[in-house]
Amino acid sequence: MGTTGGRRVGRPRAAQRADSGLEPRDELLAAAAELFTVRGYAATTTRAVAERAGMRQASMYHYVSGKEELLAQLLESTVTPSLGYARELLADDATPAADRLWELCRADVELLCGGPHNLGGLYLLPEVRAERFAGFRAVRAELKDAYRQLLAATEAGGALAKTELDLRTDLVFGLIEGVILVHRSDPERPVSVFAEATADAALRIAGV
Amino acid sequence: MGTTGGRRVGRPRAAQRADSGLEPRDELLAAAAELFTVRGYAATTTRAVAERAGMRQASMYHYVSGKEELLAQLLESTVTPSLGYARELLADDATPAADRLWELCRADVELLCGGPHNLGGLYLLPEVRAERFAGFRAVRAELKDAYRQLLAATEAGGALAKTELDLRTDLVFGLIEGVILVHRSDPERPVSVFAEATADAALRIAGV
DNA sequence: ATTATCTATAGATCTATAGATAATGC
DNA sequence: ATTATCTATAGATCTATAGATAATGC
Repeated sequence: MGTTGGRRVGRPRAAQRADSGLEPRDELLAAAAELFTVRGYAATTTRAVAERAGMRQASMYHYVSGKEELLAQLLESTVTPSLGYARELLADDATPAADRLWELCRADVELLCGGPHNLGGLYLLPEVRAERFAGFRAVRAELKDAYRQLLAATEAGGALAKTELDLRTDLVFGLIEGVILVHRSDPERPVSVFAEATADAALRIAGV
Repeated sequence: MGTTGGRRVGRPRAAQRADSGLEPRDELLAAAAELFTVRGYAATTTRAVAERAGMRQASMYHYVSGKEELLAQLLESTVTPSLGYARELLADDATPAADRLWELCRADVELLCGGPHNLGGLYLLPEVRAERFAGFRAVRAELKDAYRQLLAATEAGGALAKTELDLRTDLVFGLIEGVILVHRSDPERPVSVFAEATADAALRIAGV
């Protein structure tokens, strides 16, 4: 028997809706993703999240400790796939570094622009500086370091002094982040085209 | 007699502090700039803003209608100087377009990274989508259009089809915005160096 | 018996207004 | 008299807990 269809234990929900097929916790995450990106994190109430997920405000606490936990989870879920891919690319020493850097840029843009919400915008929340989100910040710093390493491994990058390398890394990383944020201004454009154009631009900045 | 020094009309403030030399409204704006960027807009209370400006919560309403007005003012003050400069550059047809584009990029980064707070981060607030901030959004769209026009006026840009031009504009504009946001990661680096490096990178993206 | 949900609510805010007060100006 | 501020507070939230309830499972 699958998770869907079978009668569920526990008191039925007050507002019956079509089964989303998601686990309650994932319904909450999906609701939070939409509301946090559209209305803003601080402006979104626990009631709004719970109700959009189809349950009453108090029921949310059965699954999560509060809004912060939802944010932490969403943040990590946006950066973890890119980091995993970055590690693969770092290990692949058969391919030229410039090609690997291009591919990381392309994949990163595609992942963040391809999703239904602008989760990249959450990176900039002031709340993210709190101790609570140190885990996310660490993962993100690792991703940035992967960019730096790939950049350093290119022909042009190998010749750079440390300050120069840091500067180029910031420029490339800044381009990726910025481009993800302005992307919503023209959501008609196919993401794949945009991602490739961004990767091309990143290599030009890198000086490759 | 100047504004400073002379005895001031009205009931004295409860919490006496050294005279900042600013008008009360500007004290509120300065307080809001710091708190909005550090703690976040929605997370900042009217009490926090007023108290940091040296007055009680209710007194703030003597000068502004609420938080929204402070945000609107701060947003416009960050983009207006760049737009003014962009217009000058657009009119200056004695200088090659590529040089003018470079200069706009440099000045834009310098303005937003040079200030004491990361006001550029406020652009991305979901609240900014509200009707209340249509004025700011219009000014910002005008600035982006100035980038597009300068890009189109370069030798490389003149040959581009409209979709290509839009794409390059997004890449350049995205770089500027993104770079402003990641800048805080290395605040030790001199802003002028960073601004010039970013302008160089922008021209490389533009294909000039 | 176990579970997922509900209803109800205490306690902690936060905003915006009403009305009082303590200065200077004339 | 005018002004800038203050104190006090009503009304509107919002969060997180306590305890009840309506399902399934055995």
